[in-house]
Amino acid sequence: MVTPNPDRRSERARRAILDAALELCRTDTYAGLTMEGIAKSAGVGKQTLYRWWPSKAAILLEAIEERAANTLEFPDTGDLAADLHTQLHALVRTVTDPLFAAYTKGLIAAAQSDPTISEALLKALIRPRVQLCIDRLTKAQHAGEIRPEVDLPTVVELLYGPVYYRLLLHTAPVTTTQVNTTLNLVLTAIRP
Amino acid sequence: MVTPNPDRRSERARRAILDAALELCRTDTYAGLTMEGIAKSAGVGKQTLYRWWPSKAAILLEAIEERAANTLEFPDTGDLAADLHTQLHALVRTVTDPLFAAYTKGLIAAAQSDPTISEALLKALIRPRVQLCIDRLTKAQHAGEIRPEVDLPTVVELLYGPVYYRLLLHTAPVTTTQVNTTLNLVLTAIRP
Amino acid sequence: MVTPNPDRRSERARRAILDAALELCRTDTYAGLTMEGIAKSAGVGKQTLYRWWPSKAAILLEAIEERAANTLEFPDTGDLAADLHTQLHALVRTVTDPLFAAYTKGLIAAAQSDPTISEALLKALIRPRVQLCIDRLTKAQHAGEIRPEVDLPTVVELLYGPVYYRLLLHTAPVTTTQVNTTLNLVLTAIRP
Amino acid sequence: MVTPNPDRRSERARRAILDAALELCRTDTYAGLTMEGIAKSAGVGKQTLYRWWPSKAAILLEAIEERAANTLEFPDTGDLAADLHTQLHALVRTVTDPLFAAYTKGLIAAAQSDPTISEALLKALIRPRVQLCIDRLTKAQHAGEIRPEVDLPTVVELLYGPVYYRLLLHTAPVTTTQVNTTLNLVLTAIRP
DNA sequence: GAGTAATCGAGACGGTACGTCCCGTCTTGTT
DNA sequence: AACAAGACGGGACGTACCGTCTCGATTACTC
Repeated sequence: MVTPNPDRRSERARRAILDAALELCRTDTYAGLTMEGIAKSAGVGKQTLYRWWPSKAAILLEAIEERAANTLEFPDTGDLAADLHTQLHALVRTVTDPLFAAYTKGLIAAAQSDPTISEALLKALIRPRVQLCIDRLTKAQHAGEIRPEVDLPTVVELLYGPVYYRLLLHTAPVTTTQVNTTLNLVLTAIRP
Repeated sequence: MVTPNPDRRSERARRAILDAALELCRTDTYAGLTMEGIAKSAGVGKQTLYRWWPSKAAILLEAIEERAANTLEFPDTGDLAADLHTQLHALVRTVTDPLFAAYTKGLIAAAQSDPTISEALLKALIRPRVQLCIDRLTKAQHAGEIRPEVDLPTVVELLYGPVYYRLLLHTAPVTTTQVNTTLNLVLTAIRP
Repeated sequence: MVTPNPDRRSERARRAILDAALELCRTDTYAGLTMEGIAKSAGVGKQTLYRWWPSKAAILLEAIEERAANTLEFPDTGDLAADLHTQLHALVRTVTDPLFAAYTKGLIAAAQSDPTISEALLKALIRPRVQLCIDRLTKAQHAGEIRPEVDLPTVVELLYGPVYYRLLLHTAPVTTTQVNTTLNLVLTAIRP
Repeated sequence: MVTPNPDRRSERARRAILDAALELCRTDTYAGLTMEGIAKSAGVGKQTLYRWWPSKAAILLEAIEERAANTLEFPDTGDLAADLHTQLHALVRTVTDPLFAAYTKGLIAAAQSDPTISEALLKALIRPRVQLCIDRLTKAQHAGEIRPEVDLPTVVELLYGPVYYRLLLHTAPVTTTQVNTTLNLVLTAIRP
C-alpha cells in the first residue's frame, strides 16, 4: 500500500463519500451498505475509497464522528441528579433517532468481528464521552454527593449499560421512562 | 418458499450441519462463516441448509440453543445476594469462554440488521433467562429482601446491562470483579 | 439399477408422463424441459421416470414414436414423381407443425451429444422411413423410371438433406416450393 | 445488462477464454462444457465471461469463427466440376476432423433452442460460405455450365444438405465417396 | 380372500452449475 | 499525484435440476 499524500486529497470527494455513506445507510440497512454502492452514489472511483479508508465501517465512523462532534459536552449545574438526568435524556434522544441508531447498531455489529473498528469506535466516540461522565462524577464525589468508596467507572456502566442492553438485544425500546427509573436506583445506590 | 416435510428430515444431516457450524465458528470468526463453507464441511448440499434454515445466523442460533439448554436454571437458596452472585459468575464464565463469546457476539451483531434473528435470539435465549431472573427477584421482593416499589425488570437490566456493555463495546474485559462491584451497588439500591 | 418388471408397470403413469412431456415441450422449449418438471406436471414420482427411461430425450422419443406410428407408409401409385411429391409435401407439413418441429429439433440436438439418443432416433423414426423410401425407389428403378446405375441411398439424401439443412441451420423456412424445386432437379438427375 | 467498455477489454483474458473453451471442448463434449469450467481453466472470473458473452455457445462461436477465418475462399479454376469437387472435399475434411465436428454439432444443437445462437451461427459461418458458393455457381451459369433456369440456392442445398444430413442424423459417416456420388448426380441435374 | 412384494406418489438428500453481487486490486486516461 | 471509471480474478450468494435414496400407500399377483 502506497501512503497517499493527504495534502493533495480532494475535499470534494471526501464530502461526497461521507454524505453518500450516511444517505445510503438511511435508505438501506448497514448490512446493505457496500463500498461499490458508496462509490457509485458518491460519483467517486472505488480506488478513492480504498485509498483513504480500510472499510465501509471506517467511512461511517468518520461520518458519524463528524456529526457527533458538537455533542461532546457534559452539563454541570452543580446538581448531579439533574445533570445525569439531562445527559441520559440526550442519550435517549440520540439513540432513538432512527438514523443515528442505524449507524450505531451497524458499527457496534461490525466491531464484533473487526478489532480495528472496535478500537476506532472506542477512541472516537465512546471513551471521550465516558471520560466526561467520569469527570462529572468525580466532581460530585468530591462534593460529597457520592459515597467516597463508590467505583465511578462502575457507575458509568450502570447508567449506560441498560440503555445499550435494550438497544442491542432489542428486549424493549429505549425510553425516557427507562432511564428515569434506572437513574433513581443508581442514585439510591451511590448517595451517602 | 416450499414447506418441507419435517418428518422426512435427516437427523444425520442436521447434526453434521450444527456441528460443522460450531466447529467453523471456532476456527474462524463469525464473519468468516459461510453457508457454502458449512455445507462443504458438513458434507451436505447447500439446498439442505436453505431448506431448513434461512441464514447462517439461524443455524448458529439453533446450535447454541441446543448447547445452552441445560443452563436454563436459576439458583434459589433463599439468599438473594448469594443467588445473584452465583448466577452472575456463571454468566461471566459463559461470556468469557472464547467459543461461546464468538457465537454470542456474532449473533448479536447479526441481529442488528435482521429482525428475524433478533426475535429468534430473544425468544430462544434471552427471554427465558430474564424470566427466571425476574421470578427469583419477585420471590425475594415478596420475602422482603427488595423494597416493594422497585421495578424488577429494571433491576435485571442493571445487573446484565453492564456485562453486555463491556462485551459488545469492548471497553474492558468482563470479569468477576466487575460483577461483584456491580452487584453490591445494585443490592444497595434495592434493599429495604 | 434393478430391472423393473414391465408387467406391473402402471399404464396410467406412463400415459401421464408422455402427455406431460409433450405438453411441456409445447409451452416451453425442449431445453426448458426437465425431468423434475415432467414428474411434477404428470403427478408422478421422479423415481418412476428414471425407472423406465434414462433421460428426457428417451421420454420424448417414445411419445413422438407413438404419435408418428400411423404415418409409417409410402404412397405407391405407380407414378414415382407423384409419389415423391406427395411424400415430400407430407414431410413439409410435419416439419412445419410447430409442435412437431420442436420435438424433432430438440431430439436431433440432444442426439449430438448422446449416442444413445442418436441410435434410438435412427431406429425408431429415421431408418424405417428411409427404408420405405428406398423400397419405393427400388421399385421405380426396376420399372425403369430411374437409371440403373443411380445409387438410391444417395437419392434419399438428396431429397431429405435439403429439408433438414433448412430446418436445422435455419437458413430459410421449409416450404413446399423448396421441395418442388428440389424434386424437379433430382428427377432430372435420376431419370433415364 | 451493463454495457462494458470494449476499449478496456483485456486481450489476455479473451485469448485465455477462447483457448480454454476450445481445449475443454476437445477433451470433453460440448454438453460437458460449462461457463464455470471455462472460467476456472482460463484462470478468469466468471463475471468476465458474462461481461462479454451471453452463453458458452457464443464463446465457442467466436473461437471457431476465428479459426475458420482463413478458410473463407472458394476455388475458381474455370472448371466448375473440379472446383465443387475441391470444395466439397475440403468440407468433408473439416467436418471429419473430430475437434471441429464437436464444435459444429454442439453449436448446431444449441442453435435449435436459442435463436440468438442460430442467427450468430448463420451470420458468422454459414452465410458467407454459402454466398461464395453461389457466386461461383453464378459465374458458371453465365459461362453456360449450368442451365439458365436452374435455381442456384437450391443447388447449394443439394450439395451441402446431404452432408449435414449424415452429420446431424448420424445415418452414416460423412465420406468423400458420398460427396462424389452426390456431386455427380447434381451435375447431371444442372448441366445443359 | 389374505399375504406379500413391487410399483407408485412424494420429496429429502449430496451434488454441480447457474447467473449475480460484491470484494479489493489493477489499469487507463483526465484534471 | 489524485481523481472517475470500471475491468479484472476471485468467492459466496441463493436457485434450479440432477440422479439416488428412503418412506408409507396403493396395487396386483401368489398362495
